[in-house]
Parts: sequence; structure tokens; C-alpha cells
Amino acid sequence: MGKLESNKKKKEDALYNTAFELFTTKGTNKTTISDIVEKAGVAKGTFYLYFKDKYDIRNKLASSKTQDLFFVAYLAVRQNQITGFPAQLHFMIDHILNALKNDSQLLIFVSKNLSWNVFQAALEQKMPDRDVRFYDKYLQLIEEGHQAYEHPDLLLFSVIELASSTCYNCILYQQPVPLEEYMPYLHRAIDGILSSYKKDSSVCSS
Amino acid sequence: MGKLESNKKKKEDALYNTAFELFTTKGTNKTTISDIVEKAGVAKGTFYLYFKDKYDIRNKLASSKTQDLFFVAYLAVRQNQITGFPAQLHFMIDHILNALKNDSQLLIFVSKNLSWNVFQAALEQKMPDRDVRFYDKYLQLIEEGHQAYEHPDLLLFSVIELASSTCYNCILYQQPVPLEEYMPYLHRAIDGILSSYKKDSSVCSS
Amino acid sequence: MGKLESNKKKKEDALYNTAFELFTTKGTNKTTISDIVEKAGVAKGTFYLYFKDKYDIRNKLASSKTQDLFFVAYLAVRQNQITGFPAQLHFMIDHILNALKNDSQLLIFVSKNLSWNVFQAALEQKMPDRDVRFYDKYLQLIEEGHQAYEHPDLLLFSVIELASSTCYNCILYQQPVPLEEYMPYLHRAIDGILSSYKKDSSVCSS
Amino acid sequence: MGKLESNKKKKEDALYNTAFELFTTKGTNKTTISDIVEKAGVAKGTFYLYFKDKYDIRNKLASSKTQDLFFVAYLAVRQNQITGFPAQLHFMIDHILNALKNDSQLLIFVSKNLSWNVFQAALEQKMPDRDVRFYDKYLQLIEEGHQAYEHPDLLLFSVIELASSTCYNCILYQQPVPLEEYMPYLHRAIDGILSSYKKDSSVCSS
DNA sequence: AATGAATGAGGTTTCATTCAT
DNA sequence: TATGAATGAAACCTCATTCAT
Repeated sequence: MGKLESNKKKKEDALYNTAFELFTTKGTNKTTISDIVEKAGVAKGTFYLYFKDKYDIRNKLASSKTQDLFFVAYLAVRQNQITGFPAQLHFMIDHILNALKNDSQLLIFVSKNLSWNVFQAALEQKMPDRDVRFYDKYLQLIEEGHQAYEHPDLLLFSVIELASSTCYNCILYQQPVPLEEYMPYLHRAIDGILSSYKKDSSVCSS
Repeated sequence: MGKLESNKKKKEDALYNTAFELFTTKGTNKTTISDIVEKAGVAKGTFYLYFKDKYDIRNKLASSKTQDLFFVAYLAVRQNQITGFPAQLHFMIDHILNALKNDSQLLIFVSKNLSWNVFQAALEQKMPDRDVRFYDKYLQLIEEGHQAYEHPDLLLFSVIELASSTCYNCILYQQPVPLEEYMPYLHRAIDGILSSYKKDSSVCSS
Repeated sequence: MGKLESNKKKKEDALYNTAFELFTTKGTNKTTISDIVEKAGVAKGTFYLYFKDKYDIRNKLASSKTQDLFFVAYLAVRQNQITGFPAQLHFMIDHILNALKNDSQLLIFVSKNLSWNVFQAALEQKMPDRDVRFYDKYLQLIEEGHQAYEHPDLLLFSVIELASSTCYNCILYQQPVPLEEYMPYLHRAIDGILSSYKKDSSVCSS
Repeated sequence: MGKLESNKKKKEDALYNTAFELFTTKGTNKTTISDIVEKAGVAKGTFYLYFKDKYDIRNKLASSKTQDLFFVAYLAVRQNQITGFPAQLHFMIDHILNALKNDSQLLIFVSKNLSWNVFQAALEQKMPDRDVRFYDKYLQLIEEGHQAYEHPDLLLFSVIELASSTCYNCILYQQPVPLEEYMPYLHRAIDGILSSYKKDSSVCSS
């Protein structure tokens, strides 16, 4: 990578990092583009070389932060050699929720900005610097198991959405209960969803 | 009520109604005070006679819309002569979700703006025009039953939050499943929460 | 007129006058809205209470300045008791060209901005503060004469356009000849146009 | 011409062509240098190797387009073996107006940008690729005739300016009349101008 | 209580120009 | 020559808020 190119990357990264910090600190509404560029140490025009407007960088950040959460969870599954798709899914959920529990700014940012569109983009785009799509890895996990599922995309979304929306209050406000107390109920619900997405394999019951 | 006083009320109501319509239509962010007063047909200065700023009317609206939902649900319980607190609670949840299902603008508005603070205010303030507090009615329902509960406030919040957050996607995106399919799971979860808030009455287990 | 209303009018007028001065001095392109409001001594926002953007005030000015030229010429016809439509038209042309000759800034401004659309608007709108339409007065002049003309609107436009476009260089650059030398040729051309618009009145001559 | 040199020429030409297209399509004001270089497929910096700014290329284009019009008209005079200076001049005018009639974008561009300065430059500079000056050819035509004229430069300008300014509306708006109807009047006016520039050769009247 | 013209800080966005590569 | 990322001044425009009426 040439000097010029790496310098370019550095500017873009500075914008990403600064924007994320300000969005989580002051909120997206109260963060101005002037704030971002000033703190990032680049000129105002530079912002517009990389992003259309504030919401563009916001969406890209939400998407990338979501990707990160998922990919790191996936790597943990592999590193801990968890086997069997349901167990792997439960493990990833725990992993993600744990990460969010320890970073409530991230939780707020991701929750408030995770619309269905952004979420889909996050799963189906190639991860920057990694050349892998989380979604491919996820399908691979299912294939490695013995059980087939319908609509693996919807299955995944349902589980994640259920988990994140119910845990938002548990983590931030300890309401209705602290996260720890809620977890067992969550995992039971996840099992329920998993069953409902199972493909009728030959013989047996649902 | 004098003519002048009713005229005053009319202005305030016009502001409330118009603001709600614009907030749900264009979003709170993109709605300006100019938009509101213009559409409401009052002068700009008038807005500031009733509200501090945009977020003031937003919060008051969220609170009042939430109150309405709850109070109407409560009235329905009485009209249908439902007996027994758990049954009454389930009935109210169904009633509220049904209302939200048929008014997704309201769902979005209430969900995006229902912070814990606003929620509390909604329950503990006197309802305009009615001179009743929903929360008193709610406590009364519990007392009429035979079972005592700890933290009736948290119990209520937990149930509502669980319901609204999980149903947000069901209603708006039919994800992970349409509302109808999700309802049985929801009601089972509510039963679980109810149990966990039961006060140790004499005999039984925790 | 109330104090408030007259004050309002004063601001708008200040904007008009300042804008005209800057447009004619620096050119429309190089005049910014900041320039205008600063020189006019009003706040930036005030500009947008009265005008959409720079081109809005430019068009309104071009239109109003054109109206003025025409109306003053018309008044001169009446004051000098000129009779007969052709003579009246020639007189007005002379009057207008004379005015432009002595105010080349106005000549430049009007010429560069007098598009067909703006021109039409100028003639058919009521004059501010006067409650008269120049165009009505013009039609009245024709009716008072004995000769009918087809398309009096086009007739008027043709004459004016011919005069202003050919005289632009005469006045500004003395090219191809100074205005004085050109005037006889111009009046001859105007007579030609007049003939070509005459309505065939029963019998007679061309 | 070397490959490198021809490549250089290609860039400059691309800039010229693109700029002309954009100027006539969107107007000079709304065309940015970014627009030009992007559409021309060259880098931004490259623009500044050839032109000082937007108005530089605008003027050069106006000049060169004017040159083209005149030179092509001159060639047509030669090809059609028109003899006698007045006839040659009328022929060239017709030729130019005809060209403009069929390319109203060009008409607008040339009219709006043909200031006296640019015009002079157009006539007195060597034509690119041709190594001839139109103005020399024009003087040659006069010399070949029997009649001498004062200020042949002003004569030429006067005729052209008269023609282009009066015909602008005829062509673009068919106002006051379509070009065809106006042409006879124009040619009579040109004859008048010609007379007024004649040098007193011995005997006759002015 | 009601008005709405005026404000002007503060945001967004553009774009001509430079300069290291 | 050619590039195009970076710049930042300078334009545009919005809108919450005030205040004289």
C-alpha cells in the first residue's frame, strides 16, 4: 500500500472513530459534522469525500459495529470448539450480549440504529479487511449440523432481535430484571424459535 | 368553562394533535416548530406559551398517548367484567397490542419515545379530563385479587416492555413471525414474570 | 398603516434597493446574499422571509424595474398629450431608451435579465403601490386610436425587444453607431412592425 | 506529432468539448470544474494545466466557436464564388444565421458570451489548426472589391451585432416574427450600415 | 393570551485551488 | 505532464427563540 493510499485510509478511519465516539457520547442528533471533522483533525470537505451526510456515516458505523459483534462471536465459537448448531447459536448470543453488557454506549448505538435494512447490509456485505461474509459462515455452521432450517436468514434475525430488544432494558436499567436473571428465559425462547424453523426431516414430529 | 378558556384549550389541543401527526408522519427530528404552528393554525409565539420546546411536547404526547392506551385497556377490562388479576393483565396486554397493531404510526411513536422516565410519568400523573390515575386503578385490580405482588410498578413495566419490544418487529415487519403466531409465546412469558413477582403468601414455594 | 407594517415594508425595500445596487455594481453572480443583508442592515434570516433565493429577488427586481420604465413612459405620454397610437408608441420607446441611456447600470441589469417570462410577468401584474396594470393602459391606448391590431401583446414585445437589443451596444459601446445615429433606423423598423400587425379594417390601405 | 503530444492534445480537446457541452446544457453558472473534468475523464489538476479558471475556458470557447462560424462562412463565400464585397457580406450573414438557427444551444452560448473583447480576440487570433486569421481574409475581400470602407473592424462588428441581437429572439422564441420574415428587414438595415461606412471615393455622395 | 416579524447562531454543503506523489 | 486527495473559505439555508405590538 502506497503512502498516499495509507494516508487516505487513515483519514477515513479517523472520521469513523471520531464519529462513533461522538455519536455514543452526545447522541447522533447533537453531533454535528463540524464536531466530527474538528475532532478528527481533517477538513470539512474531506468528510464529504467519504460520506454523503451524517446519516450515511451513522448507518455505515451501525452496520460495521454490528458486523464486528457477530464476527467476533463467530470466531469465539470456533476457538472454543463448540459443536452442534443450537449450542453454537446460544454461545454466540451469550457472547454478543456479554459484549454489549460491558459497553452500554455500544448497546445504545447499535439498538437505536439497527433497522432491518442496516442489519441485512451488515450480514451480507463483505467485512472490511477480512474478505469474509458473516452470513456465509453462519450458513456453514448450519450445514455442518444435522438439522436443516427454513429461512435461515429470518431465523437469525428473529433470535437476534428478540435478544437485543428484550435485553436493552435489562442491561441499561436492570428492568424488568438484571440480565443474569433474564438469560434462562431468553434461551428457552430461543429454543422455541429454533424448533419453529426446523425443516421437516423425513419422518418425525416438529 | 368560559369562552376564552375553551378557546385557549382549543389552541393547545390543536398543537398536540398537529404535533402528533407530524411526529408520526415525518419523524420527530424532521418536524420543526414552524411546521407544527403553521399546520395548527396558531402563531409561533403561542407554542411557547404551552411548551418549552419540541421535546417537551414530544414527551407530553408520548406520555399522554401511553396513558390513553392503558386507560382504554383498563376500561375494557371493566366493561367485559374480566375477573382475576392475571386474566385482567393478559386481557389488557391483548387490548393494547391490538390497538398498536392497527395503528403502526402510534406504535413507532410510542416505542421510540417511551423511555423509563416518560413511562413512569404516564402512569403516575392524573389523566387530563378524567381526574383518575391509571396506576391507582391498576393497584386496585391487584387488591381485588387474592394474590399479592412485590413491586407492582416494576411488574407492570416488565410486562409492558417485554410485550412492546418483542412485538415491535412482529407488527411492523412481520419478523420473526406475525403477531398472531407470537402471541402464545408472549403470554407464556408473561405468566413467568407474574410468578416471579408473587409475594410469598403463607404456604407455597417462591 | 401600523408601525409594525411600515417597518416590515421598510425591510423589504431595503433588501430590494441594496440588492439592485449590488447586482448592478458587482453583477448578480458575484453578489452573495450575505452581501445584500449586510449592506441592507437586516439579518440573514430576514432575506428568506421575503425571497426564496438570489434569483427570486433578481427576477422580481427585473420585473419591477421593467414595469417602472414602462409605466413612467406611459405617464409621459399622457402628460404630453400625445395622440394617435403610433405616435404614442414611438414616444414611449424614445422615453424608455432615453432613460436607459442615462443609466447604463439599469440597462445592463434589465437587458441581461429580461427573459420572455419575466417580461410577461412585468406587464401583466399589478404594479405595487399603484393598483394599475401597464398592459391595461397599453390596450386602452390602442382602443382610443382608430386602427385595430392583431396580437397587441406580441406587437408590444416585438417593438421593445427590437429596440432594447439593438440599442444595448449603441448605448454601452457606441457600436455600431451612437444611439442618436441609430434612432431614425429604429423608428423606421418600428413602423414596419406596426404595419405588419395591423388588422385588415374593411376597405383600405396597407 | 509524437504520441505523447497527441495525447496531450486529446486531453485539452476533451476539456473543450465537455465544457462546451455543459455550458450549453446547464449554463455556465451551474457548471463546475468538477463537472467538466469528471465528464472529460481527466484529473482535476489537469484542468489547471490548460486553463486559468472556468471563465478562461468559457472565453476561449466563445472565441473559438465564433471564429469557426466566421471562417466556415468565409469558406462558403469562396466555394460559391460569390463576388463583390456587399454580396459576400450578405452571404456570410445568411450563412451564420442559418448555422445558429439550427443549433440554438450554440446561439445562446455565443450570444450570452460574446462581449466586445472576446469578439476582437476571435477575429484577430490565428485559428487553431489553420494558421489563418479570419480578419485577414475579411480585409482581403474588401480589397478585392472596388469600394473602400472606413473602420472595417467596426463595420464588421456592427453588422454582426445587429444581426445576432435582433435574431436571438426570432430564432429562440419566434418573436417578434420567425427568422424568415425578419431577414429582408435585416438585409436592408445591413445595406444602410454599409453605406454609412463607405469611404468617400472621389466623386459621389456619402 | 396571542401574534408573527425579526433575529443570527449554527448547521450543511460546495467547489476552486493546491500540492505531494 | 498528470493525478486526485485534501483543503477550507465561503456560500447557502434553517429554525429555535425573542419581543414589540
